[in-house]
Amino acid sequence: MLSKKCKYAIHALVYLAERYQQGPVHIQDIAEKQRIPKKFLEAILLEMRNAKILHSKKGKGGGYYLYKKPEDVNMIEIIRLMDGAIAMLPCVSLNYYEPCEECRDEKTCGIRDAFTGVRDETLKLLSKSTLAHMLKRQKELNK
Amino acid sequence: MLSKKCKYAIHALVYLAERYQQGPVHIQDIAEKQRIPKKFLEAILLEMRNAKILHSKKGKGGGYYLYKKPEDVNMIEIIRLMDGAIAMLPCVSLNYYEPCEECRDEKTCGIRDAFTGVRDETLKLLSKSTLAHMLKRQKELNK
DNA sequence: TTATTAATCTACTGGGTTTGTAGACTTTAA
DNA sequence: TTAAAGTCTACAAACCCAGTAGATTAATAA
Repeated sequence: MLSKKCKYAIHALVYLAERYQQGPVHIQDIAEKQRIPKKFLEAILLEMRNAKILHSKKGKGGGYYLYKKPEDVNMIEIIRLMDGAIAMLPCVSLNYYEPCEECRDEKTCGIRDAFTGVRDETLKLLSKSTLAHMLKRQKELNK
Repeated sequence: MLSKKCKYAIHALVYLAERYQQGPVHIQDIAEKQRIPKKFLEAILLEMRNAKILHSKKGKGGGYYLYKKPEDVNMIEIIRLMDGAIAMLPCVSLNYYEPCEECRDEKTCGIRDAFTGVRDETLKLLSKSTLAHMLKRQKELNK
């Protein structure tokens, strides 16, 4: 399951994607419209800013806005940033690999294969899921 | 990520699958060989017994053994039992559905689709992953 | 019948993570 | 120069995971 933090991040991003190239959006605005606790959202946006997904502008008339294009932001990078590994087992993770404590010997472990397959499929599907796709889908459903 | 509980469960099951139809196996034996805290393992095995995956025999010469055939126990049922939902979002879960707090309106949410796809693929792959497969794979790797 | 073995059950606990809050500080535009 | 808005550090409540303790029940062997 994705954490609340990650879900908040996705909702905030879709909201910002809707307003792409329309200038900075206040944290307060995002927080109210998406019903996210403002202070918590601050930390989330800051993290995405540090990851160069968002930019911010300080002072009056400031706020956050998408740095990358909506078609260049996919779910994989958001999930990795917010929650960490995509894989269901650490010993099968590409970006957050750790040897399995439980396994006596990774090389002869019969369990890993299945989860490698799941990881690959998830990676394939979610790296194709961009903010642009989600926005498009949202508009379709609102017709 | 799967919980330790779930990983322990899978390892214990593979261990029991190796000893299928060879009589009851002591908790103590499983705990030592798979390096799982005994008391914790007790709770795990009990849960799987209640779910009719295992049977147990009390008293001297007792222990746990597979009730289902190794080819009839797949990863999906184990994960659901130990960790709950397979899906990454509650609003997309088949067995543990809950409406998304974050979403204003589920019907017009552009986010869900992507995660429905991931859920379906995961379900497809992991319901084909049985203890029998894992055991076979383990034997291959040990050659 | 009794002793022993091993599973069953209830309750509890420590620690870490997640979620969220408070408040001082900095930057910018008008 | 003042008000608006992001930045940063610190803290705290709530929850859950992982693991422990100990009494109880059931089965077997002697």
